[in-house]
Amino acid sequence: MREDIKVYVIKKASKKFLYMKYVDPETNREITRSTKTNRMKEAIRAAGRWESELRSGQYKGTCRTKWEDFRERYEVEHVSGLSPETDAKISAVFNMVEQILNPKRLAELTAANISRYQSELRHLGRSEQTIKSHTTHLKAALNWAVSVELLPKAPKISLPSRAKGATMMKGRPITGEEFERMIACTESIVKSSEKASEWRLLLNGIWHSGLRLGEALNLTWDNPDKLQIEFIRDRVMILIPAELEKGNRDRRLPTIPAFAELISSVPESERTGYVFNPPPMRHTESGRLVDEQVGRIITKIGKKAGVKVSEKGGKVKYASAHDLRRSFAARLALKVPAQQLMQMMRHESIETTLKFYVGQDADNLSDLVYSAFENGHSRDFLRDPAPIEAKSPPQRVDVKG
DNA sequence: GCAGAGCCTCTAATTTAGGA
DNA sequence: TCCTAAATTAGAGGCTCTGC
Repeated sequence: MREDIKVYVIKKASKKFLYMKYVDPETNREITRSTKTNRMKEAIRAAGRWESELRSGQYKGTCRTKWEDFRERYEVEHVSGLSPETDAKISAVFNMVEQILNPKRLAELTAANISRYQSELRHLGRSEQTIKSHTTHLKAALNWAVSVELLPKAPKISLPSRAKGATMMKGRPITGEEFERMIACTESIVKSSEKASEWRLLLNGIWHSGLRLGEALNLTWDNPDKLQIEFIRDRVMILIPAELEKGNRDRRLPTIPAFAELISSVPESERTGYVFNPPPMRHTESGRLVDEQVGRIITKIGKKAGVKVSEKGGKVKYASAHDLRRSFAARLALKVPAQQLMQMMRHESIETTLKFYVGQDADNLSDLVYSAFENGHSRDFLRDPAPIEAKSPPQRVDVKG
């Protein structure tokens, strides 16, 4: 309760209504409001109400912040600290807001106007996911505005729920035969046998490591600021600095024997700089392609090889770099338990990892069941269940740790 | 005509914050 | 402490423009 706030009724020359004013003890600024009456008795009552709201902290003033000022502050003070990808997305959302709502002041972003914005996006044919993504970025921005006192209160915004029947995975793990087809098609896409060998090295690298595309392109032989190869006897580990890892923590990632074999095939004299250097199809100034360009060429190879990973509404999606990662996970899921797969894939949540087990097809599941019985488990399976021993309670697995 | 670049949409994956 | 919602990050691909 702020006892130092006192609201007075004043009369302004040439004004029809009586006004009330107080001096903000923190900023020393004089704040004035109309009482919306010319009767002194009612004006005093209004001033009393306002004083009580101000003292109890319940009063939320009106926001006069200009939209462009807010946008500039948000982008400079908050967004500049986020990743460039997020920066680009927030910028795209704000551009669309300006196109549809064209707000002059931040306060115009009310719940009603945001609902209209969602409806306009729907009208423009945007998917529910995109509307949700736009809304969450707007919500985050408005919450930030409240936190820096540019806005007294954030509007209540409802998020569209996930569309019925929407899939959780965009692609699928590809088979060994499909991968062979992609390898075979590489040369016809990159149009040079010399370049093709570099591209095949990259494809095999992702196939045998499950690295994300960006990570694979940042893998080096000797740079500790990037992902780095570490040889330990006949094994290969990958050291991942926190800033280059989606999980945002330093990692030491073991690899499978096939990856170690692939890496060891590179002559020692060539083990410097980036491990994977897929060359551009024609000369460029930097001589090195960015992730986005590499991803597009891999998809071209997938298309040439005819490896379809999804087909929705007549729209075909072909194998991409991420499908090679999915495939690595699916193959490893047949060999190792979920806990170890989770570590290899660097998932933070076991839920993400378990999708690779749920996704196993009936043949794979059948193989697993039969191999379990071949190991002499069939007799145990037919016996009566053993009495439950009073042991310590089952261990909970903390996936967030 | 095609590669490359940039902007944007769409989706998936992950971390963080906050409430029960 | 656990669960859920919010926030953030990343990858893929469509579209358009530009330059060779």
